[in-house]
Amino acid sequence: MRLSHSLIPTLKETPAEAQIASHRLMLRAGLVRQTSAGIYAWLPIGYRVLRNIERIVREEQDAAGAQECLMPTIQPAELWRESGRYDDYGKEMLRIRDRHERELLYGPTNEEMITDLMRQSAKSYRELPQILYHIQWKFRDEVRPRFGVMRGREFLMKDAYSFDLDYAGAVVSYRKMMLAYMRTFQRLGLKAIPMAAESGPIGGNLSHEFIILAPTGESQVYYDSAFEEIDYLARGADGFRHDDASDLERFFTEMTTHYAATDEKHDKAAWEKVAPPRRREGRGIEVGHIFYFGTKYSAAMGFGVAGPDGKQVHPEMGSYGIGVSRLVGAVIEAGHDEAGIIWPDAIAPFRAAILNLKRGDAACDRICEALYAKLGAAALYDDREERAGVKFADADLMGHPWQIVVGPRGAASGRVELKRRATGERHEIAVDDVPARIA
RNA sequence: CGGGGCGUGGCGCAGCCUGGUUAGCGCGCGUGUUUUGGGUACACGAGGCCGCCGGUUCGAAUCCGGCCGCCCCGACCA
Repeated sequence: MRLSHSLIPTLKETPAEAQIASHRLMLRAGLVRQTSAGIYAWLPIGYRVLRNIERIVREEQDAAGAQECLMPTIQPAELWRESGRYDDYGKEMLRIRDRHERELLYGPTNEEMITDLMRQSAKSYRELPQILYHIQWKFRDEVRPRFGVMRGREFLMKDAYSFDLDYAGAVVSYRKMMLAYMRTFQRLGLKAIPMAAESGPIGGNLSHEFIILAPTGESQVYYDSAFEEIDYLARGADGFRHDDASDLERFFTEMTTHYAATDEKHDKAAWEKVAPPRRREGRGIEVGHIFYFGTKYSAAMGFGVAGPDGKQVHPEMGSYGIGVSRLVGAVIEAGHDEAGIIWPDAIAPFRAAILNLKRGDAACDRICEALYAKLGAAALYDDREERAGVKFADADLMGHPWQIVVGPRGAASGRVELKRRATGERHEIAVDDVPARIA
């Protein structure tokens, strides 16, 4: 994209309503704009980040064997009456009526709907297990939305639902999702820790929250430093496979033997048993939550399949959520400095910004255009008629992993400066070497 | 849902208490000159239903009432 003709409204000053770093930076870098309390429009570069996160989430769900589908945002009230949640859910559920006075709602989650869809077609245990997911907008009418997209009313969520014949199967599905989640967060450059959690309004008795560490997190967390060393992606033959029950068990054990808890589940006695040098305390942001809840919905909604003995069984279910839009804020909370955002390479809106320090200078223009043609969609070309300082400041603010600085000083001899945003390191290199260096 | 606060050009704010000229400042925006590797300087200029409705008054951004919107603290959530 050419910055001169893009809707990337960067701000020099911070809007008054933004209190925490991610919210301030998302507004200042032109990622989002608020349209109502807790509801945001995603502007071009913000939407690129959102899609990049979505892509990684999708890849890991697919790798775990989950099937992507897409359910509607608007749901009929009847389904929720079947589970009993239409009345239980309270004011957080946005209820609407259509022209025929039919009661509808904007879905805050999809257990009822997916159960309905499964019961319409799955009739035999032979069709299980299955995991389905979608990535879709949700609405929860929070009493007090805040912190920008971290706690919005409308938010993008990946929600998955598992169906198994029995408890043992459900546990395997649960572990699969836990593995997929840890891999997902690691790819996003986040250190996430699974912590035992209350199962909340969805019900059930096996539940973990995934917390990432950030000083501005909403809850106090306690954990064993062992979590700082675990690497789920790069461990070669010792790695975990989604389709191997013993791998999953080994993984689950590794995840759950070390101490980790949010303040509401904090167990002082267990904490005292952790060796003092290994104790870590901090603030955390919840970016995912997984639940096993057994037959709560399958029983309430009359979903049965024929078991091996021909008798009807209610499938054992679980649900698994990742706050995709919240992750944008969470990633910024975890990666920024005084000057702005520092995107992990995997989700940056652009791999590099090309800064033309002197538009109109023949050598600068020529080099920039050539680089832009070569890098294409990976690059944001700052072709504005602005002072160098403005371009440096905006590039730092937007947080592109690389900045390709093209100024008259080096351009004459075919050299540009390459700056790495995360470290601040700069090197002068030949123009031709740029694509390889930032690849 | 309890408590607190704020709505004045795109952004950040002053003015309001003590009603009275063309509603002001910084940034941003446009034009020109200048500067040219970290948010340059100067000049000129554009841009405002002072959140909305009603009331008081000769006169309301300012006082009163109602409504709407937004933010913060707490209780709750991906």
